[in-house]
Formats: sequence, C-alpha cells, structure tokens
Amino acid sequence: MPHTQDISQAIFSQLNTQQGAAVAHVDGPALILAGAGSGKTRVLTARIMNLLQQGVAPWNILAVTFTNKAAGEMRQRIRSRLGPVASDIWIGTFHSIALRILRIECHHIGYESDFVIYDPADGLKVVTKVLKRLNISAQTMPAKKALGIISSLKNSGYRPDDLESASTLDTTVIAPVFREYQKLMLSFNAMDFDDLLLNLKEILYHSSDVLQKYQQKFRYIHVDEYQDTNQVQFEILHLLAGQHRNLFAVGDDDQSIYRFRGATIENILNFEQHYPNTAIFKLEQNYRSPQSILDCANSIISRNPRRHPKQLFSDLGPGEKIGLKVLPSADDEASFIVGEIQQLLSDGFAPSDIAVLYRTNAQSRLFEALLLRRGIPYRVVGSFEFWKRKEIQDVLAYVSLIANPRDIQAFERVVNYPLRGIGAASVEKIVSLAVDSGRPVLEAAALMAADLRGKARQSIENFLEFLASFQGGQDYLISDMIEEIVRKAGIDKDIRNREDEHQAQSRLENIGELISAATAFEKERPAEQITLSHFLEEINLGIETRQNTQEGVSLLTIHSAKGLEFPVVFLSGLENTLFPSPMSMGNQFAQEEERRLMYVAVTRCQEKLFLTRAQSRTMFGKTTFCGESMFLRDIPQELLHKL
DNA sequence: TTTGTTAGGGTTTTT
DNA sequence: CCCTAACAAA
Repeated sequence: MPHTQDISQAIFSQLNTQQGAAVAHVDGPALILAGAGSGKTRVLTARIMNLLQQGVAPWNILAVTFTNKAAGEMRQRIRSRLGPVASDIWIGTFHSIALRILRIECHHIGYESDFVIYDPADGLKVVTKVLKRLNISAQTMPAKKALGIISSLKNSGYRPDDLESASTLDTTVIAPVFREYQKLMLSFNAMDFDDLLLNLKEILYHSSDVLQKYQQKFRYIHVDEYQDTNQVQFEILHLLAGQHRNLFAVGDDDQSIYRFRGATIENILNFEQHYPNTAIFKLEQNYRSPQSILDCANSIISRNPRRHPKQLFSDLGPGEKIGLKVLPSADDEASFIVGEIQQLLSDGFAPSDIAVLYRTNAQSRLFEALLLRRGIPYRVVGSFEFWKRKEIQDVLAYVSLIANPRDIQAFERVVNYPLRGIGAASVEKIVSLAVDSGRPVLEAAALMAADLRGKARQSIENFLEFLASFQGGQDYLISDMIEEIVRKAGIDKDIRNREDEHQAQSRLENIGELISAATAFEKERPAEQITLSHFLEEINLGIETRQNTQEGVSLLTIHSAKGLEFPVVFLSGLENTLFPSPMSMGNQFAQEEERRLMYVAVTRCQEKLFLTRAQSRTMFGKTTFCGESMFLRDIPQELLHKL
C-alpha cells in the first residue's frame, strides 16, 4: 500500500506549474483555458485522482465528455491507476449520462423506462408521417428541413409550448409539426438524441426532489470541451452544480467546432459571469507538436476576430516543413497519400502512427479502397455507415420491437418484411388504433387481428406469436436471438432470393458481423447490463462494440479527430469546394468555425504534416474542377515544402 | 397485395 | 453514380 505522500507525488510530479495549480484546485468553480495539446486530459484525470486522494467518494464525481472515445480513454486512464474504484465514477458523454439518469427518472415526464432511442433516420420518418398527417406538402416544408429546425429549437431549449417566445423564427408552420412530433415520440416511447438532453433538463427543472438528489450526488462536476456545450447542456450543468458550485470546466475557444449542433461559444467566453469567483487557469505549453506545426496552426487561427488571445509555445524544437502536394484528381490524391504511407511504413512508422483526415465522410471511400488493395491495415473511426445498412436496420427493428412493444417505427418496418401478406391498409389501421388509443402497437395489432378473418388474421397472429416467443428477450443471449430472428423470420432466405449471390453473401456477412458485435457486447458487459435496451442504445449512441481496437491507419473526419493526436497526419481535400465547406459561404460565424476546424486538424500532428488537394473531384458521377482552399493561402510559404 | 419500373434526389460536420 | 420513394401493372 503506497503512502498518501507518494500518491500525491505521483499525481503532481508529471505536471507543469500551471497544470499543477489547476489540479490542486478543489472547491468552487474553475475554468481551465487549455490550448491544443496542452495536456487537458491529463489535467482532468489528475484532478479526479487528487479529489479521491483528498477523501472525496468516487460516486460523488461526475465527468462529462463529448465523444465516447474521450470518455473511454479517461476511464481507462483512471482505472489503470486506481483499479475498480474507477467504475463508481460517472464518466460519459452528455448523452450517455443523460440516458443513465433518464432510465431511472423518465416516469416524471410520462415515459416508460425501457424507452428506445431514435437516430436521425428514424426521426426523419416520424417527421414525414407528421407532415403527411397535417397535410403539409414537401414543397412548403421538406421533412429534412423540418427535422433540422426542430432539432435546433430543442438544442436552444425550446419545447412546443415555448414557441411563442421564440419570436425570431417564423414558427407558424413548424409549431404544429414540432408539437405533433413530440407527441408521437412519446407515444412510441422513443426519444431522439436532442430529447435525451432536453428531457433531462425538463425533469431537473421541474422536480426539485430529483434535482436535489443529483445535486447531492454529483458534488464535483468536470466538463471536457466546454466550448462545445449548447444551451441545454449549459442549463443541465448549471442546475446540477447549483448547490455545490464545483464545476471544473476545461476548454479552448479556438477548438469550438459544433456550432451546427447548437454549441454556443459564449458559454466559455462568459463563464465568469455565470459562475462568479471562478478560478481561471491557462495552459499554454504545447506538448504535442514542434514549432513549425504551431506556426502553421497560428497562421490560420489568428485570422479569427473573436477569441481569447493566447500564445502556445513548445519545447519540441523547430520541426520539419509541412509537405504540400497538388494532384490532378481525387483518385490521384488517394494514391499519392497511400504511396506516402507505404514509404513511411517501410521507414519504420507503425500504421497506428498515421492518420488521414478529411472534411466529409464521403471522402473516406477512395482511401479505403486503395488501402484495402495494398493490404495496409486501416480503421475508419466513428463511421456509422455499418449500422445504417438495410439488413442491419431490419434485424435491429425486430430486436427493438421485442424490447419495446410501443415502437411503431420498428413495427412498420418489419411487420411485412419479409413479405407475409400484411399490406399497407392493415398496417395503417393498426397504427392509427395504437396512436389514438395510446396502446402499444403490438397490442393494437392483436385487437385488430381479432376483427379480421382469413389470411390477414392468420398472418398477423403468426407475426405476433413469433415476437412473443422471445419473451422480451429474457432467457436469451442477444446473439442467439438475432440468429434465430434471421432464420425463423426468413430474412436470410429473402436476401438470397432477392439479390445476386455476391450481394447476398456480403449482406449476410454484415448480419454475421452484427452477431459478433452482440457476442462481444455480452462478453464485455457485466451481467446486469446485458439487456436488449442496453444493446440497442450502445449501437445508437455510437459506443464502439465493433472491432475498433484493431491497429491500423486511422481514417477520420476532422470532427472525430478532435482530442486525438498522431505522429503523421495527412490532411486531404484542401479545396474551395470542400473545405471550407461551401455551406459556410456568406455566413461569417460559419466561416470562423471552418477556420477553427482547420486549426483543430493541423494541431493533431506530432511530427509530420502533409496537406493535399485535388484539382478535380467526382461527385454524383459528375466531375467538377476545384480551386485551392483559402486556408492554403494563409500559411506562410517558408513553412511549406512543395512535393 | 405484390412486384416491377422509373424519376428524382443526395454530401457538411456528431450524439 | 446509386439508392429510395412513388406509381403502374399483375
């Protein structure tokens, strides 16, 4: 058993003066302005360990991050130093923490605790249904646009009843859609991503008992990437920290890149107004990159007008020049990068040392194809594409329906898939009965079947019986259950009938991968967490069950690269049609955010940075020509080395 | 009710 | 280019 002194020593010995001061801070609000690569995560982890050292109970500590990856990393670090105590600390993304509380408290707002989470694709279907029901044409209000408006309203903290006060927006069209959408979601016992936050705020705000319970529990609250909090997240934190005022916020205004999701950079800029007597700590020493990288980053970010001025410095020497390569086409860009990667690998770099960054997910395809062909291991970070595959969604809809008999979206998806003779007309009847009577859709189906005769009745009854045979998933291994669903419902047969052999094979392989994900889930989770709803939410919140630990070259968007670092970084697609995004044109705030995004990208690099652009790119089968990104003109020539 | 054909639309970024 | 939604025919 090491002495207290030794542990303290171990905590502080690896920190510089400013880091140490921040870590030693115990009571009262604190804001840590931490530049890129200045050891944010290290400070957060050390701070938590110091609290424990001071006698704070682990279950009184909350740590919130933005990505599951960041949460996992922090938990890992703390666990490796402290052992199992770490599991009593609540560490997670805003969404997963909210979910955890909502599972316990959601009855306050009329939800049942086995509610399911809808992703934006599900949400879009619900909005489409609402628009149809309200007789609003796609020209007046496209579903996608409606969903977008609803989402940003929710991110700003508005519910349908509050819309009169949202006077900046013309809400005459959207208000009834918004209202009906929320009503349907409640009747489906489903929440979308925004609801997780909004509903938590709602409960904390209206139930003082619940608020007090969690205020007392979370005596010490930590938030990473505070610059990316939105209004609702701000309010949740403000409520939770209301009693003890122990909010420890870490962030960097230069790295705020979630404006599109409602992040308000003002939250960090005005922190002291919200929390008087805040202790402020600045971390300006960069431990990640040499000077050339920092100079490059600074040449980009210094052109933004609204920011906390700060001076990053590094001990790591002058560094290499930044490679710049212009190529005729996107294919050439990919083969150039993969060629360089091969060279680096033979020079002794490991695949995991290397990352290829891009602005949009679609850009990953070319790299994937080429890396695969050359046999270089790679992983696509944070890609949700797999879960969106039709066959996966079909199987998951069965699972979801077994877990939650109110999930109308899932019901509609699979009631007649594979074809079993239950047509649109019957489905419509069942659904309206369910919605109007507030009954679970499966119950409504049973009632409706009783009124029918012949084949339709038989089909519905068989379908319900089939679902019931899984008994809500009890006594089933999830992986076994999926296998059984696929076989007994005839999904495998349907795939083989419908597709050519090659396609069918690959779809069945995808289902196989889903089954291995379930197996992995069952292996990793403690027994009490192996439930259908836990499994579904893990998939929906993007927690990585799929083999993501595998070594390889990382392919990722700049957004998902935030918080990560790599010895070698390729930043691709520096074109005026891609980055800064053309969507940001004409909007000063959006342009500033693109610039911060560029800053984040450059500062991921520890050693070698390559910038590339293509002069033409094929989109939707059409080739367009593209000029250079404005960011390239901002970098001083002497930092660049043309390849 | 099911199957086949076709026109149109889709690419920011994440939980 | 590729996938989906909408429509027509069986």
